[in-house]
Amino acid sequence: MSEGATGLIEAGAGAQPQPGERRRGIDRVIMLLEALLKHRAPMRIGDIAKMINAPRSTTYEIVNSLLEAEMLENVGSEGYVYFGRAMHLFGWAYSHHNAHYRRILETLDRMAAETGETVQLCGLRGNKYVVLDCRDSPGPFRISSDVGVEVPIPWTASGRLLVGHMQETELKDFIPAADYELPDGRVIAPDEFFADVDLARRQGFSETSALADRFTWCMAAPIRDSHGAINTTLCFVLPVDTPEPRRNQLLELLRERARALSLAGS
Amino acid sequence: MSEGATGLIEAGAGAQPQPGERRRGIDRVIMLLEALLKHRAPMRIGDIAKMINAPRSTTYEIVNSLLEAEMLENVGSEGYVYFGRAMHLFGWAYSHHNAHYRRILETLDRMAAETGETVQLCGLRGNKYVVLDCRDSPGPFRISSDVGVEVPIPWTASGRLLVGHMQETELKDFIPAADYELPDGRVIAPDEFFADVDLARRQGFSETSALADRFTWCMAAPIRDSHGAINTTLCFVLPVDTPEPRRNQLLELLRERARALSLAGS
DNA sequence: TTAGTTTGTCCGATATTCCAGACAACATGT
DNA sequence: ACATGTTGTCTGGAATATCGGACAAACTAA
Repeated sequence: MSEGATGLIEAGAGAQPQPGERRRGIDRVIMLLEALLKHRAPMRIGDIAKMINAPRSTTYEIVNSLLEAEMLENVGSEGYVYFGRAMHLFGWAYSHHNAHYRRILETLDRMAAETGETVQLCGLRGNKYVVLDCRDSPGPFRISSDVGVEVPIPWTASGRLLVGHMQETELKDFIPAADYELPDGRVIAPDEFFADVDLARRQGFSETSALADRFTWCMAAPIRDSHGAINTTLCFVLPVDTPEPRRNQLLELLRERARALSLAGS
Repeated sequence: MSEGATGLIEAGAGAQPQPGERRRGIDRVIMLLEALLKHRAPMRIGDIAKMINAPRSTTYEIVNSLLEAEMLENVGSEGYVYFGRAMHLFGWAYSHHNAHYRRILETLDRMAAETGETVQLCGLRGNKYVVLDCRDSPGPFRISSDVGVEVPIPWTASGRLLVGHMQETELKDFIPAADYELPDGRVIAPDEFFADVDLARRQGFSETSALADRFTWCMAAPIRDSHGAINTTLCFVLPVDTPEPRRNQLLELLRERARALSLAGS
């Protein structure tokens, strides 16, 4: 049971709609919000009901409650709903309640401005990797509005750092077997991945080239919390053909900034 | 019935704890999140229970559900909880799902960088005014991490614009009588306020000096959605003693940028 | 036109959630 | 030592939230 953060929504897919099955309103709310996040666009209430496998009448009831609380809001004129203003405020409160996170965002801004490259802040969500925030390079490439999209851990440089605290046996349980298959069909050998994780832990950074996508070179460095644990990583997403001297220079900057943001020493 | 967005939480204050009173989980969740937002800091579960007037056992149950969904997370080592990573992602999704909002945030960044002043994006939440986002002036003054804090509409310049679509009689119902009293004890005459609203509507901007606080001069300009309605405003928060020529220059900039962000014409 | 689908609302029944209260374990302070 | 206050967990029972299904209205597509 890899009961991750998004465990509930899985029920949406495979669960046989057992007759008489009844769920709590709270769980429905959670499933609904995660479904919206996964879908990344306004949805019709009927479609939401199908997606989270809930009765239509219940879905209407819940959506109306959330609309009234402004956690959802109507989008467009006919029947679509998406996240609302209240969610924005809750999320803002999350990202600003501690000075640490604020410093991280400032660093993100500064690095993007100084280098002109795409910079990301990454973390785990359940047993997946997610981008928590990003500053896109101003160039024409990469729209990367992929904040919040769940990606298999083995596809990413940051992922190799974020699981650094786990034993190999733990890792085997933690990462679904399917996650070793890349989008282009190649499969990463788990042992190779474990070796990568180990290497990343020892050198204190991680790089991947043309892994999840053929055109990018990613480099990640860990941000440690006050216990020394790695909760988030800082990460550059570069064109694969970035010349090596520049890459080294950027890696140096990345590691320095990530170190400065870590709370371990202070 | 001024059933605003935050209607539910009001029950927390005045409601007599009717013996057989029982509430839905969903409503408890909404009350809980709004209580956290209002409190603006991590809280203990016991205190949350008191604040939202819920049984302790129920509160534990709900908090644990939300923790598992990462909508809340533990803060510090002993018993405090606050908003979690999922909220950040939901909020991010809200603020980036449409190009319009993204353009607004970019404008906010640009204006702050160009002028060095504090810039805010403001809107309504129920029958209160809230700051939706801000860029603080780099100067030593004003911490203004007041995003999401509810403020009476008559205290603000933006408020005068945001209610511009309402009739005077509607306004009388909409704004609680208590909201005309300023923090320093002065009371705004409702008729004077209605005249302000009217003026703001006619001139397409609004200014207040030393109103909610003695040291600031605020100016706001409306951002109109595709129906021409005013959903949000752009706003400068200046020191009261800013010289008039500079104020005029900033006002001009503000109005121009707000107009550029409005969707009415295009 | 007819036939089919979807939307939003309403209803009554029952399976279940939410509640009150008790409990142990741990902090307090005096 | 005691009295008093927490925190986190569990329980049984009763009020009720969720569900299935029905309904009219609005849209499609022939």
